[in-house]
Amino acid sequence: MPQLSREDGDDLGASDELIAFKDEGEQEEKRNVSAERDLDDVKSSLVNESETNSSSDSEADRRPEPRPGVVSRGRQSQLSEEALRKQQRDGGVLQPSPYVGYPFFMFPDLGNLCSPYLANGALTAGARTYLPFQWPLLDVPGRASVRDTATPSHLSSSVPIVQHPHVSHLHPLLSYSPEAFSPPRTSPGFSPEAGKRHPSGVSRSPHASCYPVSPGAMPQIPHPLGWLQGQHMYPMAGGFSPAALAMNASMSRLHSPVSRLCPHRKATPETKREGDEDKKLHIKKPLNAFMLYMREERPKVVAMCKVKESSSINQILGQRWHSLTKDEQAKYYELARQERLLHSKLYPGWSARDNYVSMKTAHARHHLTQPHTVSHLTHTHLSQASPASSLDSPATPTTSLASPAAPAPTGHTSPYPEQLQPLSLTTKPQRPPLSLNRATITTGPSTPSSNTASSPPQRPPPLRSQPFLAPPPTSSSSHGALTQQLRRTNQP
DNA sequence: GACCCTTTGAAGTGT
DNA sequence: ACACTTCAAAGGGTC
Repeated sequence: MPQLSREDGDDLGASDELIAFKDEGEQEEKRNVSAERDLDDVKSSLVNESETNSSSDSEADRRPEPRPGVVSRGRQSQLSEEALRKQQRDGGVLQPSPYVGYPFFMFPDLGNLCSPYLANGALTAGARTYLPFQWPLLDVPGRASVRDTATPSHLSSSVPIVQHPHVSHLHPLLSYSPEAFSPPRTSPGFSPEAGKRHPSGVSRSPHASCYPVSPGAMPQIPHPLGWLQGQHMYPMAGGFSPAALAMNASMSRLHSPVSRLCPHRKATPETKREGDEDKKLHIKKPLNAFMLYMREERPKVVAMCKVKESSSINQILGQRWHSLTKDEQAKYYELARQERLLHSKLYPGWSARDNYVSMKTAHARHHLTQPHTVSHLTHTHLSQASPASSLDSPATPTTSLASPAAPAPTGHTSPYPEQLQPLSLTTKPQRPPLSLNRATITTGPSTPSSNTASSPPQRPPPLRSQPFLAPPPTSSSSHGALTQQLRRTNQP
């Protein structure tokens, strides 16, 4: 990973920033100047953070290579412990943690990870509000209870349950929010109702993204607070010892061989059998900024529109997302960043690849049947997935080939408020050609995607499909819709 | 009951 | 480096 200093950190993703959103109007652009500066700072802080992360979190741990089971699990634990010790030596424990808003997941090392972000005052106006106001403090067993969160050093010895001033809308956004622990709900991963809708067995509840832990694989650890009992989470609340983190690392290793075999594939008898295991072990991706925004805004839009169909709601939400100011969006990018950070801490060995379905199974199958060509990818896959499961049918949907976007609804009374018309009912500028995507519209030196990943991006022009507009059969159709349709069309 | 649709963003894969 | 693909949430609709 390139070493980027704070000074040049703004180059990170800077290319994106050169693209202004012209539809916002000049006034708003002026208003956003300061916000952009904040975003710059956020991005720089992300650079620093990534740097710190890579150095302190033993990047090698996250590399997919040593995935195979027990042996690497032991190593993972060892490395995680070492990383933690190192950070504690380096004084990371004393750093203020931006995770004060996220109770029960106070990682000492996270403070170190994020400290530049807070220390330099580079938060956006929205993000700055993460600075704590007090909730009741939660004493952590084995740690001194300090009732004062006024100084950062206290953060290391207790778990302050600090609620964000935006608590009404922010904590529901985070997967680790107090709300996610509310008593009536059980952990989505092993709720009896889990998997009711989703093949992966993961509940679609609003809190579904609380990362589950298999109850079989992990003893249930009662939370110090009674209302948390019954929640099967990694035992972060019980103390953030290296051992605890290492166990998490081990846990995530445990997931590898099974969970990488597809939560979403179609249910064949074989996949069903394995699906039972997947239900317990599947670790979901952390939510991105837009997903967090959707989770927050969906109820409002639903209430306003009297429409529950998610595809329509999502269209509206997509529009609204683009109409947000950079400042407002920055809030969600920041949340998403923290989600990713937290996720990476909870599941050090997890990779988004673990949840991939069709590509890897297709590859595995291909190379099982034609073992003479083994790419590095399939090599990895084959070494990690059992042959039987690798032969599972691909999970990609087999669908009708022509299900283009729904026809434009004509002559019906719109259930949408005027300002919330879905795209088909409003005059939205036609999306740019397919080739004009995120990568190509950027100017200046391109940056690695991994670097730009968490930067609050400049809002690109809408790239996705024009809903309800019958897409032309060829090039001008949207990226997502087109590729998905092509994909489906190519399915057997 | 499983999957589709629809959105944006993150991250993985392939060339 | 870049293009492409998959998945994350949601819930009504479809088969």
